[in-house]
Amino acid sequence: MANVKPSIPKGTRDFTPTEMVRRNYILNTIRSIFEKYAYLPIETPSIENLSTLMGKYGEEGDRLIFKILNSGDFLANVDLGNKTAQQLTPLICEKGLRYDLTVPFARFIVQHQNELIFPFKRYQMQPVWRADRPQKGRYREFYQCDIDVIGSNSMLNEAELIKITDEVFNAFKLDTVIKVNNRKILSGIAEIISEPDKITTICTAIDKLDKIGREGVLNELKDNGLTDSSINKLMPFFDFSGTNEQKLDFLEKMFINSEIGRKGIDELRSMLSYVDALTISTPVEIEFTLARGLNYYTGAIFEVKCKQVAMGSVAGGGRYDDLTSIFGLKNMSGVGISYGAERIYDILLECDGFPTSLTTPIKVLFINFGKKEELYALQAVQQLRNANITCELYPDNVKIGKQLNYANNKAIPFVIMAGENEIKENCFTLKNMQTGEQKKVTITQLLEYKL
RNA sequence: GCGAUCAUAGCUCAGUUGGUUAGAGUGCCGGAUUGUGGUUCCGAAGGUCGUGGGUUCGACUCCCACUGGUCGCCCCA
Repeated sequence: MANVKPSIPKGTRDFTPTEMVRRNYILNTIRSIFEKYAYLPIETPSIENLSTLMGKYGEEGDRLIFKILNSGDFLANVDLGNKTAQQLTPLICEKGLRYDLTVPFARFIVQHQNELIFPFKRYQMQPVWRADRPQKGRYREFYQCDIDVIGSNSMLNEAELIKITDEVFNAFKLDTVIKVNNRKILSGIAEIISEPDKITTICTAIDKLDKIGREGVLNELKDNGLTDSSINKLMPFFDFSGTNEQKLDFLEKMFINSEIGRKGIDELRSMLSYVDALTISTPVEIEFTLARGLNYYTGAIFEVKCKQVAMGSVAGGGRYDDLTSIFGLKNMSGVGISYGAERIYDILLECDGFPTSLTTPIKVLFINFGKKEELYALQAVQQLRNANITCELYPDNVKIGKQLNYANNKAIPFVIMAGENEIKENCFTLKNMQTGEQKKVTITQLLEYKL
């Protein structure tokens, strides 16, 4: 067989044991917080019907969904004609890899509505796939940690998600800021500058404010057909700064003629009053220019940025009033937030934030001295394992130096040697690999020893 | 989908205006040291210089194409 050069697809990664220990630490930390707040786990398949996924993430999103070629003779009954790739895709692919966890969740809700208890609080930590061009902090396969409450309109849910976010990033000792806004405020802005139809354009443009600057945003708005007078009316929103309270007061004056805008203010006020009651240490800042690209958001929107490291957001979410209606279930408002496990990993790595205790879980290595000694060692191995001490016996009778080196490389703190002498005396030689100190102990002493 | 940049030993990287047999560090293997490692010393193995073409007496080096990595744009965790 020809030699195959080992490689994995662009934007995907292998994880070594060291990396997995750290990833599990992140996922376990997040999971335990989710569970403390009474969220329950679900899982959904990696692949969904393409009809479930398409059209939910905007045009760009559709392009970034990995599509799966139909099995068998996928060209049977397909008239190739002069079709473009886009026209051909739905004819030869009916499944795709999930793009996020929120849309499959909406599908799940509708499909299982009779078995679930509402309001339904769920968490879900699974990989998602995007056919994006990989770059810093961006992969084609990555884990999202989603948490959502569906079937409740209360702002208590928004506040709870903010509290959970606070707790999650405190657990990782990361210095973050939670940016909040409300889609209704953005609708209000679009309304009072008399461009209510251009809401999406306005959102995506002003979302880039801190990236391309004010000039860039203005140019983009102009390119997308906004009139100069509309853009002029938009200017005050960019300029205003102050406390959350000052921002809300400012908006209140601006929104005298916008009912939807005033609704947005009410929601934000209500949400923030709950937040105040929850004692949150992370700063929560209103930012009118926060928009977020996903077009299913209708109310609150959140985004979490890490102040220590320049990278995209580490979490994002919002309220969606109508996501389940495309699957046939109306009046089912939900709100959720998604934490990016990979980005948290990259940030912790960059700022040396992993706990030092995250080393190998292996406590003891038994040195292999030969056939007879193996059997002697194995009995002790069993007893240590029964006492819940992680240990292993080196499988081959090779030179001691090599076996000790193996312990060093795996950062195993203790080594046990049991050869002819020890068998005679019915004991074990326990060696501390850090200090080099070693002493003879009985099996009872071994089990009592703090390993 | 668009752009920039890079590709030499398992890993990190040198390699002169284009010139004989492509180097170092580290790791791996063996030995000094057959029941004692992380230090030291000695030795050995390891390369189609990303792939394919072109220029040249001669290419790791120059040119073109492709592939892959990284980083930006779009979009996003």
